[in-house]
Amino acid sequence: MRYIPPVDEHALGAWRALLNAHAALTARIERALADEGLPPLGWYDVLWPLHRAPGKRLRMNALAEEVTLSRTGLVRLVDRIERAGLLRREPVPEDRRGAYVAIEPAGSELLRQMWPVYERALDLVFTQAAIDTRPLRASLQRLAEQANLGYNV
Amino acid sequence: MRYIPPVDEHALGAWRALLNAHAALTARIERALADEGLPPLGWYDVLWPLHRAPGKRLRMNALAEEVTLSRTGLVRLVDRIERAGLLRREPVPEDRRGAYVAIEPAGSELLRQMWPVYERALDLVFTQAAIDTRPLRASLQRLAEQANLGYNV
DNA sequence: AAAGATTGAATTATCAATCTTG
DNA sequence: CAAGATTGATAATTCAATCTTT
Repeated sequence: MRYIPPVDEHALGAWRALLNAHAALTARIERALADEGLPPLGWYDVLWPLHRAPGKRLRMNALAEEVTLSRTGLVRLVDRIERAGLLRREPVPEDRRGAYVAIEPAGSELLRQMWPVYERALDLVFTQAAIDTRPLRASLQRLAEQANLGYNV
Repeated sequence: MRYIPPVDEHALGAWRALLNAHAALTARIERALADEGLPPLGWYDVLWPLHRAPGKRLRMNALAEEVTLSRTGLVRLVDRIERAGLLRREPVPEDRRGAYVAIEPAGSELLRQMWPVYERALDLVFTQAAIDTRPLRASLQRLAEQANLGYNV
């Protein structure tokens, strides 16, 4: 009985390597952050787009696109980060249904603390792996594009 | 204020591409499985190593290494899959502390149903992306190796 | 005491239903 | 009714503590 047809053994191998690399790198970075007493990567993923957005704020929907999380999941995550005083919700003048999420100074300060740790972990792995990042990035981008086709756009 | 030093812009770009590709591909595959009324990818990740293991069984610890999940998380996942009748726990004759996890015929049958769906989704994305999988896999493997160094091995 | 595995309590994530405004 | 966002109930994940065997 075979579940792995010969045709795409290469695709499967690359996919498994992607899963392993993702898990290993994520664990490595999360551990580096935790060792410094810093919040998890998810907080960075929320705060960074806010920090660099014009006006330092984004609509919930726009923010959701930056984050690997369901809409509901984002609401909950934003709740927690808001409770920590790192961001605040604000009404949207033109559209009273919506809410802005705006980063607080304390949120920007946390980014400043997290980035060096994040960057060091990332840089260490990539440097020691000594790989050509250009074609790697290109291939991964093509994969992401194709995977998103016909999905939810 | 800059959080992204110029030195490793390439590493960061590749990392973000990896995150996006992982999220997009995972979502794509999970959706394909759900559309067919099949269990999530995590079940496949548990059942497949069991199916191909000699004796069609593995120790909990050995199985944990195949899965991106904490030891506790695996225990809970195995609970659920066992409740569905797809595997069973067995005592280990030589070591009464341990437990084997053995796949049931129904588990192998489920693999047979899941694989075509899994494979089709994967193949579609990789084929349409038209990338060279060999160097991609090599780079990702190197990244995973380096990320695991000094971690927990 | 350490290894192998599990459990209880707490955290986090998701689905369906809801509320409000356009 | 559709869009934007949130909430309640439910499910999954994790941490620390536990139990048994080596």
